[in-house]
Amino acid sequence: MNNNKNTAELILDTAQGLVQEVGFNGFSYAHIAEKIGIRTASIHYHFPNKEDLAEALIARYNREFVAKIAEIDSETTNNLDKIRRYMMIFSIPVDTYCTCLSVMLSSDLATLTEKVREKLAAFFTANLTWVERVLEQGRSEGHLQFKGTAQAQAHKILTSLQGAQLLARTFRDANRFNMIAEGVISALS
Amino acid sequence: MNNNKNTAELILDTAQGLVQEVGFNGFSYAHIAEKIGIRTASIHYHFPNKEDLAEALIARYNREFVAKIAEIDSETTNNLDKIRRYMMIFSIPVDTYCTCLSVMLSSDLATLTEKVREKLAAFFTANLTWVERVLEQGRSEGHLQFKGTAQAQAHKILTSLQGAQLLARTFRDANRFNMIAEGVISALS
DNA sequence: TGTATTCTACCTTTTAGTAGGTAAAGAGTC
DNA sequence: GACTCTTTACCTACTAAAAGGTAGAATACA
Repeated sequence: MNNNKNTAELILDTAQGLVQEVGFNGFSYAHIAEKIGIRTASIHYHFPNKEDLAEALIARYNREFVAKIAEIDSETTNNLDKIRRYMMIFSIPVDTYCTCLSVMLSSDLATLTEKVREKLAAFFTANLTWVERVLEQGRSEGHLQFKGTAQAQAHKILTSLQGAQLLARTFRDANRFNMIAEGVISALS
Repeated sequence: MNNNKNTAELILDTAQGLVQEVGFNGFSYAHIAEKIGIRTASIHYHFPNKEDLAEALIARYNREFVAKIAEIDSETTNNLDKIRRYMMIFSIPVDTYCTCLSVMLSSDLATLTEKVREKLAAFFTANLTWVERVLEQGRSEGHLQFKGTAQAQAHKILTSLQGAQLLARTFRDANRFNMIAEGVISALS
């Protein structure tokens, strides 16, 4: 029960890195096993099949996201700063020319189960509701401005960040991401 | 030489559909072969290996894109209409909850060759330069407005359309895409 | 006749997974 | 404290199927 958690987490860490690099269909249990120096059978012990692994990955990702936005909320009240810090979450994978887990799973969606699709949709909903709330609050307090509904604006922000990751990776140029992120900020202020 | 072209095109059509649905690592030659009623060896005759297929796909995609924007340019001079028609290209795969070839290949980039990456980057550059030019022209003529450089704005438009496809597919809801597309248009006018 | 295209029949490697064994750690009993 | 008994976590060894590809024969076309 105690060492269990360590190996399982190690498997998830490695798997997440692989998904973000090569996609869910671009690696096998053998790749994970080799990276962490165990046998594939040991991975099957923790995650009987690859779908279990996908579910565990998105569940953990969701938990971590909720913790991160809670941290942002607790550390700043400035809504523009909140958006800035939110966008920084998306900039982390860009440095290694990867994309975040959710973008990769979205691409591979057709080969995953309905349960994974639902959890992924729930993750995006959590993103959108939070951004929407921050935008609405920022506008009502007068230091954020944008046209249209907060909902449409939140959708635009989330999707440009997702696309920005893909573009930066294709051009192998993190500046492409930064240009878009700065564009989002300057449009709001 | 004459029927060759037909089979090769049929293979490309089928492969493109599969890439857009399940990604480049989500299907095999056997899937293509079964769909069009030939043997896998016949596919190897036209495209010796899967990388050749990837290159042919992106090359054809690029050619078709160039033709499409030439058509748009020839049929309208209104720059907002041009953007509207450009965005319609992206909305086509959304109806079947797919994403365009370039988004899928971007995701699978790490498992593809450098040549494919370069061709994909060239495709995005063609997109960006065209959108940028339309935006610049529209602003100077006074019927388009946006903050910052046309370059940054073009990046934002392209990436939100890419992300919008992923989001619409995950939610299985084409309206998510439409909401974003309308947001782009209303922000410009 | 010759060339282009497609086929059958292989092959090797990888993938995803199962069966069953083992060493170590804990819990309960005497 | 030594004795089982069970659980946990990992292993070896195996399997069936699929992926990616080759060699060479058969067929169609010009």
